[in-house]
Amino acid sequence: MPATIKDNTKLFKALSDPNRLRILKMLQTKSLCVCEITEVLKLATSTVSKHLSILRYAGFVIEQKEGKWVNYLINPKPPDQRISSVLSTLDFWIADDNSIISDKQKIQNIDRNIVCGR
Amino acid sequence: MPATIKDNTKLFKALSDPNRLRILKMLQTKSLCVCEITEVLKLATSTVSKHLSILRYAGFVIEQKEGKWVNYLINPKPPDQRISSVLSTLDFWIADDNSIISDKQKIQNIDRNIVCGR
DNA sequence: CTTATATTTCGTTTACTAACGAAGTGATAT
DNA sequence: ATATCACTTCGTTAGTAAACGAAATATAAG
Repeated sequence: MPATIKDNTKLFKALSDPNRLRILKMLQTKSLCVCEITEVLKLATSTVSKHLSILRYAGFVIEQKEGKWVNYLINPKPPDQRISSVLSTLDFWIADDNSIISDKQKIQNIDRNIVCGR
Repeated sequence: MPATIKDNTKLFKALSDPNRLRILKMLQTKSLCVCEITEVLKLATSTVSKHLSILRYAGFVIEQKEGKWVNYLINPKPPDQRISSVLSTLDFWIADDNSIISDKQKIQNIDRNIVCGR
């Protein structure tokens, strides 16, 4: 099966949004559910869900259902060598800008039972 | 100087357009002027010029004036390690899809003195 | 110096993407 | 069963990006 134009751009499109980069860097620290990410990014739940579906479709993350929660995590078996390469050297590709540093601090003290459900 | 959000996305945004990927892969073979690229991509000259300015701003290419022509080439001294990494393994990051294979054939037989000026 | 050629910049239209809230789905808790 | 919580999907709006042609700039040629 030959490569397509879409294959070539999909990877980069997924990485072209600052909120998606923030999500990837957060998931590097630990897996998170949608409402935890929503709390940190201060976006609508539906927006975060959409970002996650784009990251998932591109192959960067996978989802794991856990009761009423859906946990997202860095894909341990990426479908593409380029994705593996980016994920294994994420700090090289995505620098720790101010928002990312701030995000990392926030997810330390987050408890989904408190943050979610309000 | 700390990294900014824009720094993080600029690289990937530049690589998010199929025509810009085609340009990079063409320049990998040889340096080209705007009207040669225009001929291959079948776009308006102004559109190609814009794509090249985006690639230049991101650090992927540089320009060299040669009389009435402006030659574009892969940046031999990229300002960013990530750019260097992408450029040195361009075939890993950008697969040879049908359009790219076709482009490479076309630029073999192109003569700017014939193609430009009509 | 005027004309022609190569390219860039500008203004506009069109297409895409991100954001939101509302409605729908599925699981848990009462 | 019904209500609640987490999430997704849908429809809409707003902002962004790509495309074009026309006008401006710069260099080469006559």
